[in-house]
Amino acid sequence: MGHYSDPPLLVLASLAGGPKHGHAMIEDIAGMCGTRLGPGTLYGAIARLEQLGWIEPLPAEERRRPYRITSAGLRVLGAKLATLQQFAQAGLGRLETS
Amino acid sequence: MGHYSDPPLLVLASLAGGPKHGHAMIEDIAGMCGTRLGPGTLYGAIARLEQLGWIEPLPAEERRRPYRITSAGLRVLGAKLATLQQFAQAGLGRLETS
DNA sequence: TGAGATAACTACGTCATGCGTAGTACGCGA
DNA sequence: TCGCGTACTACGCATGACGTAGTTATCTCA
Repeated sequence: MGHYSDPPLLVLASLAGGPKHGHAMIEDIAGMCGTRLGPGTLYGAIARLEQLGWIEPLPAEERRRPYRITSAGLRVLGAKLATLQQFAQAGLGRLETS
Repeated sequence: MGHYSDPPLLVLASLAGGPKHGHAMIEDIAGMCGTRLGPGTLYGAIARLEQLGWIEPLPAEERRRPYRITSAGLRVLGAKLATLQQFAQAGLGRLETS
C-alpha cells in the first residue's frame, strides 16, 4: 500500500498532461504516483473511457495508438479531483482531531 | 458523478471520527461526502477491514455492532489520504496548465 | 545474419468486490 | 396492532482489476 490506484482516473490524469499512447501512459503514471498498471488493467480502462467519450483516439502512428482527453473528460476529471481533494482534506482533518 | 466512492476508505474515515456501528456509518458517510452506501457494500467492506486488522469490533449493544479503528487502521488511513491529496494536487496542477 | 531485448499492444481467464434486493427482527408511536 | 424506522444478514449478479501469455515490429550488438 501507499499507491493510489483508480485506473480510469489515472489514465485521465495522465492524458491531461498531453496526448499519449498506452505504453507511454504506463510510464507516465508510474512516474507520477508509483503505480505501474498491467496491460490488462490499462487497455481495459482505455476502452471504457473511450466508450464514455472521455478520451478519443488520434490517428495511429505505426503500431502506437495515441489518445487525447476530450473536453467532457476534462470536466469529469476536474470534478473528480475536486471531490477527491475535498474528501482527503476532510479525512485528514479528522485524523488531527483524534 | 460528483461523489467520491471507495467503501473501505470511507469506512476508515468515518471511524476516524469516533467509534460507530454500521447504520451510523452510513449516515455519517452520507453527511460527509454525499455517498450513501448500500448494506451489501458497507458490511462487506467492514468484514474485510476487520480481517485486515484495520478496525475492530466493540462489545455489541443490543443489535448494534459498533466498530473502532485500530492504530494500524489509522496509519493506513493517514498514508492513503496523504497520497490521495498528493495525487489530487498533481492532477489539478496538470489541469491548470492545459 | 541471427539472437536477444524492448516497445506496444491483444486476448484471455480468474477473482475480488461493488451494489442492489430481499428478508429478518426489534422497538416505538398512533 | 399496524406500520414505520433502525440495524443487520444473506444472496446473487455483473463489473472491472489484474496477471499471464502471446504477437508483431523495431533496434542493437556480436
